[in-house]
Amino acid sequence: MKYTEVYAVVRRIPRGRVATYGQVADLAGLGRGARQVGYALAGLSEEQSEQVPWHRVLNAQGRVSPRAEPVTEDTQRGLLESEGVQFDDAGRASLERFGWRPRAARRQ
DNA sequence: CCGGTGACGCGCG
DNA sequence: GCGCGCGCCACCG
Repeated sequence: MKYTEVYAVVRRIPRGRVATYGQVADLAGLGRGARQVGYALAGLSEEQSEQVPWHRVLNAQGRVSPRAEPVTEDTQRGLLESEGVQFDDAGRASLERFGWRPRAARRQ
């Protein structure tokens, strides 16, 4: 696969926490390649999905990013809620409360 | 090569 | 706090 680094970063996101596309891009060394992160996750096969917690990645506003197929958005939100992440009336999760804050020094 | 297209982000008003 | 416009960047026809 092509985006190994991206998947490696996403695998580090703990259950019940979320990261943003920009954050993942940065940690994966893609700089301002936030869009590439979305592209990488969109290309995950079903098998890979079981090993990469793609649902823990939200946009900078703490919202599930809109897709071509809206049903997958519900799936993502459902998975997050099942692990404790809460969404407000506007469909936003507080990055303040649920955002993943890895420590650079200890790499997590 | 060129232009269109995203699971994006940020600065402005 | 919100929408909008624009910048970004890999992909694809």
